[in-house]
Amino acid sequence: MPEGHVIHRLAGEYDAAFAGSAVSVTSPQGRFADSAALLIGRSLVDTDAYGKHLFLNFDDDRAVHVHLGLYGKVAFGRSPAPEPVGLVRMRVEGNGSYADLRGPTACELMSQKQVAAVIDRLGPDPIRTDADPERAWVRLQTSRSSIGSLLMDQRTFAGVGNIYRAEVLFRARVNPYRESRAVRRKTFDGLWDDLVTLMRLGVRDGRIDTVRPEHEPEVMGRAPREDRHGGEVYVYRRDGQRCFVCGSLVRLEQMQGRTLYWCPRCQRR
DNA sequence: TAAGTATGTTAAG
DNA sequence: TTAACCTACTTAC
Repeated sequence: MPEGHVIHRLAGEYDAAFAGSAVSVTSPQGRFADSAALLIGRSLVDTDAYGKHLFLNFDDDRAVHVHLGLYGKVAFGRSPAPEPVGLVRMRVEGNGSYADLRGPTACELMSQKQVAAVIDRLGPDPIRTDADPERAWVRLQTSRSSIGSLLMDQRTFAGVGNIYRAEVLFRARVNPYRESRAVRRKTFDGLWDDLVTLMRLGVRDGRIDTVRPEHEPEVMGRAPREDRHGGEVYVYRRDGQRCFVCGSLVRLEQMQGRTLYWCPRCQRR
């Protein structure tokens, strides 16, 4: 379930379990075996999360770069680690814990120089305290894309995915098809602040909740529900259902190969 | 048992 | 713009 908040959470979990410890890194599945062998005897120094990218830093100036993609997952547990279940790309063990990584798009050993190059391609990450929203603002101003498509563009906003895109636009009542250049500064500031709020909440809670107190089920007289992704939201994957705010039917459409959800009434053009 | 689906990215055309 | 890829789970037959 990987938008940026999941990656920051994972960084914290890897950190808590292994930072400062000698670890054994293996690849039961085999696809990371050659790199894992190069890490024999190394300690995991600390971790970093930038957008949807996770870095496990080792004490030899190298890092394991992990990107979960659409399906990747990590399972943590206490030692002794059981026989690997399914295809475990990378298992980290040490300090009384283990962590199994399955299904990532990327799991590769790289130098800190290569790490810097990866980070260099990313826009500001609302979860990070060192993020500079001006960089995102400049891209909005100079692009001809829609705001909906730029929110998914990792060079513009790092860590934002399909759920946060849909929800933040809904909360700001912005139509996803609006040209990014036409977005006013005040609207952008509101979107950015909301991303910061929602995504940091996501890190804290491990789920995405975006429904404001005044629209909560008990206030609106509807049954509480947990969406399939684990939280409660306004529009993401609620196509064909009634908008919590105005009662219109939530819509779905493809935007550059990804499914976009929005309320045609609350988010009028 | 097979097909479909998913919070993503990249490379090919 | 399309297809391919990584895996596990749900739904259809």
